[in-house]
Amino acid sequence: MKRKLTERKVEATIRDELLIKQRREEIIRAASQVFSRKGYHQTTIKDICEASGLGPGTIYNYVKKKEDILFLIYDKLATALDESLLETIKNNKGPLEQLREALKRTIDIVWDNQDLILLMYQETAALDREAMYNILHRENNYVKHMEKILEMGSEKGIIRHKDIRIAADIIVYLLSFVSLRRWNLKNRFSEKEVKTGLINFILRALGISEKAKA
Amino acid sequence: MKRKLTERKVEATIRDELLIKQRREEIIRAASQVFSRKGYHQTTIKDICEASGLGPGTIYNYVKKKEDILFLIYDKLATALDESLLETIKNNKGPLEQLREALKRTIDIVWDNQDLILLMYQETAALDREAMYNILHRENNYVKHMEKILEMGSEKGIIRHKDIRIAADIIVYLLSFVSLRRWNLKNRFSEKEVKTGLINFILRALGISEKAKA
Amino acid sequence: MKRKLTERKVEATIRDELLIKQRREEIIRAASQVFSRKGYHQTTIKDICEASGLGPGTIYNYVKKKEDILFLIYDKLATALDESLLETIKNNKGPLEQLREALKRTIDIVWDNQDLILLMYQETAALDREAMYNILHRENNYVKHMEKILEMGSEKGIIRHKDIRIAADIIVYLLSFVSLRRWNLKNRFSEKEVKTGLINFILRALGISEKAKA
Amino acid sequence: MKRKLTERKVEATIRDELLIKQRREEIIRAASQVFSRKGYHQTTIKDICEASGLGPGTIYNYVKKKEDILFLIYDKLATALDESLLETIKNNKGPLEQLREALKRTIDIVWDNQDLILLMYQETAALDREAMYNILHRENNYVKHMEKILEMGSEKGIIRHKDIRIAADIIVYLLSFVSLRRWNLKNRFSEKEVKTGLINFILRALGISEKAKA
DNA sequence: GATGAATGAGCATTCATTCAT
DNA sequence: AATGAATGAATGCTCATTCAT
Repeated sequence: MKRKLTERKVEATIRDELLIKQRREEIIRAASQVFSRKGYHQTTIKDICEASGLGPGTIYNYVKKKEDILFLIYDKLATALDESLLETIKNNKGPLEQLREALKRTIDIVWDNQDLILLMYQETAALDREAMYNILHRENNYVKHMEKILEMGSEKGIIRHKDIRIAADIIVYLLSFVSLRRWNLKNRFSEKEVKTGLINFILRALGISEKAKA
Repeated sequence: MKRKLTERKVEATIRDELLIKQRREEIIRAASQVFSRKGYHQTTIKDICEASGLGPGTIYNYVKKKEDILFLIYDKLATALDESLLETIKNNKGPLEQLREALKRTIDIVWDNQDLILLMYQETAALDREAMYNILHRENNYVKHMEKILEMGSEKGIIRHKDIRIAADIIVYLLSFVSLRRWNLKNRFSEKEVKTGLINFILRALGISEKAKA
Repeated sequence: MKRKLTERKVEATIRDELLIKQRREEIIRAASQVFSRKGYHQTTIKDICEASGLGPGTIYNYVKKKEDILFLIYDKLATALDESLLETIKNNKGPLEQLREALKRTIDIVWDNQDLILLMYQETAALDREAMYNILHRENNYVKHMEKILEMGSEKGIIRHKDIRIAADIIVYLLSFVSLRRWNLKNRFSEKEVKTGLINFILRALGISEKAKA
Repeated sequence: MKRKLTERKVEATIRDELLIKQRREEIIRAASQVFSRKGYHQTTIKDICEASGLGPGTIYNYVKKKEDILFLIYDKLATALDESLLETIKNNKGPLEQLREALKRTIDIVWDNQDLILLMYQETAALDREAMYNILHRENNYVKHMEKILEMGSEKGIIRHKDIRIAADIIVYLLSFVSLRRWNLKNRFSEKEVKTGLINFILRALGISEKAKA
């Protein structure tokens, strides 16, 4: 019930909801590829047509503006991250376990979608107010969840950190590290080095004792 | 003498070097405003003309492509960051002092140029290979410097962190936090809260004891 | 089958080949008029839009660059000349008859397309290497054909001229006389005077006796 | 006294006539080079500045429009041709000698200025009405002179050709052959072959007996 | 008289979007 | 529902010409 305000954004001229889902999936798949390769602005609708095998007219039956495609991609990604976090919370283990699981899952998703995460960061500005609001809102939600986990840890004395609130923000920001610094890390670190390096950095900052970590 | 290879990029048709400096300053000032407000791609040359009071012809006497303006902005910012770091190193205090000073100075600059930092992150992709190389090269330099400071601290036992190398990368990335998360932080934290929150987070992650911090 | 290498040059974004032919015909018609009146460089795409009733976007669906339009015009003209010459050769009469027919036909075509011939001579330089190569190649073909006809005449003793090879070049050049000197001839000679004057000049130069000419 | 109407066309802001002559000479020299290499429209005033060592402001002190430079070049060339022809007539030998000398001299000049002749043919369209009128007028003069020579030859029975008037036009047109067909002739004929081939073609067309030619 | 910086009208081309079929 | 041809507004950039110094 939460996302009421921001849900359902992209309009279509087609009724058949199932078809909408299918076609949009194709569009998202094709556009993700091309956007990642050429960037949003450099990509033309024709490019997406060629990559998807759909004509421009068809695409515009399932999408109202080029920008919508960007939003659809973002939405898919955000949903994956949301669901992952919700699942973690549902599992309902101790705060430390939750934290570790949340970090690991998110970093894995970010790693697997490096191109798209980078794209989203770069092209958020290309979205209009409404879409932007939606994005920021969901990000905020994510931060809130993180905050809650940290608070629990703090109460149980596992986490020692003065300002939990801002730490949550910083941590969420750090989760994109893998994608946004991709080019700098590429040739110097392995996947594992980056991932564990990042997690350890975060846990240390939270004052989680080595013992607890092990 | 170091940056020989990558220095000097943007061409002009004007001879008078002083004039070039002046006019480019105007262009940078005007473009920074508009880019921050509308984004790079959404900004037209005409927009920059209006904001600067210069005609398109004049602008193109000091710049070869629209993209060059973006590079000039980046260059100015990067130079400010470089110089700040060099100054810190020159001051030649202990590693902890150096670290604290470097963090503080950089975060201050980032804070004062929030729009531009955001812009650079978003529009780096709009630059061509050469400019991109220049940017990444300078970023790398920055990371290297940070690494050196951390190493010194590690040797002296002030800093305790397993992987200094990746920590340097993470820290440099974190310095942009203020800008990139601006919209999320805006109404929830004061300037001071954000700045000290960030610095403390970093120092904690580096295992710097509360005592040393004080 | 001959022109394989140089044929097919101008690209289109449209699939329907028939439509391409039709629209290009409209474009050629409109552009020929405007180019002849204002010259190639002085003519804007907007001019051609107005003259053809097509929008710029539509035109650029059938043509990749402004220059292509010039090439299309040339191509049409060259094809007309080629076909005329081939037809003459196919008729397979004696060399004198062939020569007379070739001269007459070509001069008629040149006369009927005075503006375009002039345009081609003037604006060939505006074409790129590839198009230029194509043009020169076809011209050369034309000269070769003329040479063959002259050789036949020479063998049969009808034509007496020392250097047949260079004569062929000169004659082909002379065929454009009507167009290139148009403004000088306009008020001083009738169409018939110009045409027969030119043919007689050529036949005389080839040493064809008055008797044979009759 | 003849060229009254068309003389003195290009205006200057400078008084010193000698200086005008000198500077224009420099401009003509520089522009001829660049125009020949890049064509008139592709050449910018800046190109001419670099080639001449003069600033744009300076050039525009001696010329009112870019087009004027084209005219100056044409004017110089035309004057050379005029003077050559006048000299031939002044020498006052027999008509056959005059004809031969006129042809030889003109063809030599054309050969030595192939690029410029080609340029003039191609870019005449770039000139305005007034300049165009001047050019056509002088060309006409040239044809008239040629006609007179032919008439004299005809009266003395040396030349046999029905229509002397149109022959004069054709011959003048042929004199540009060397330049306009340059690319086709280049690799197939030597300078001498082209020159004597052309002269012989003309003499034959005029019915000048082999004996007389020798 | 020379200079070269300033100017701004002008133009080819692109591409998101529409709509007739 | 799918197609792909038509559209035309929008934009980066050029360059002949001017004019203050």
